[in-house]
Amino acid sequence: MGDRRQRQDLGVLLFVANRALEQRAFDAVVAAGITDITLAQARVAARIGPDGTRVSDLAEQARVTKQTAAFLVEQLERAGYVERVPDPTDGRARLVRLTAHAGPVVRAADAEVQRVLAEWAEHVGEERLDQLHEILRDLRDVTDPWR
Amino acid sequence: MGDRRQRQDLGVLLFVANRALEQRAFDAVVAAGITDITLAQARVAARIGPDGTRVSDLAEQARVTKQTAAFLVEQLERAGYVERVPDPTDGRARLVRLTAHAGPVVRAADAEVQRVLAEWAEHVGEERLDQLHEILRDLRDVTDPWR
DNA sequence: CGAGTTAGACAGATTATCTGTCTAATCTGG
DNA sequence: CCAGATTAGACAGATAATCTGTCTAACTCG
Repeated sequence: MGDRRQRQDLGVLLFVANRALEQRAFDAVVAAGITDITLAQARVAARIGPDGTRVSDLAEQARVTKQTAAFLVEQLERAGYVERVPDPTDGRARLVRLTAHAGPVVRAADAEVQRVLAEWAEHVGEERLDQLHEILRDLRDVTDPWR
Repeated sequence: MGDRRQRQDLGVLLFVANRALEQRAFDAVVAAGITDITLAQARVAARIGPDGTRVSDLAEQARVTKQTAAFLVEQLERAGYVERVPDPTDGRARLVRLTAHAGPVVRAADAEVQRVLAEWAEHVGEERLDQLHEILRDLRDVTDPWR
């Protein structure tokens, strides 16, 4: 018994962990002197793939509407962090890509994520952090209908 | 090698899992006919304890400012889902409590969370779902400076 | 080719969120 | 027990994020 009740807070735990990581990464970007970007913009930018990603896909992955994603991409474009190029495989679509100007942002964020993960591993052990990763990866089949 | 790169997406995995659970719970509430509540409001409401919780604490737990939390609580109060009573132990504070009117919402959400967790257990196994819970709980020491 | 679908743009409205300031109540050290 | 520091929350104002709805151009498939 108690099992059910205990698990009720899994949502909170997921939220807290996610938010802590996100906040640390964002704070590191700000600490690196980049202040013309917001958290919501960063969330979307973080999902841009190496070869560019469509606005629709960004919207799906960030769980916002196309309109919202398009709005945020527009801000990022205006600030010079991304560019939109025609998708050669689909005349309707445009690929959003990171520009060279985004390099420092990406590096600052990635470095901080590494640091946070190191702290987490320090706290719960490498092995269990790996387990966490694996379980969540498996869970993705159920939690992420899209990809 | 590869280890680092692999783990980079832990943030995404946490996000996806959290969002899936949250969305399912919220959709269930809407499906139960409760449509005068928003996701942001529900997020705050979900953190109200059985004996009431202060706005400041709700703000901390939901990771928003006091002002934002107060605003959302105000909407909830207006819709009759919560009430604010003076905190007997602190003259400055007021406790936000769920009203009887919130009962159906809580039940609908809780029931759906149970269902989702059952699906997750189905997919990755009871044991691993327990592991996930434990690891995240341990991690909370590091990810949740407050509580 | 034609019906249905998809990508994204455009317009308009609402909601969520923040910074800043203020008052009242509480806590703390002398 | 008082003065300064802190905390809870209210109030005001501004901005950012997000949604629903509609439209056009481009793709897909039978």
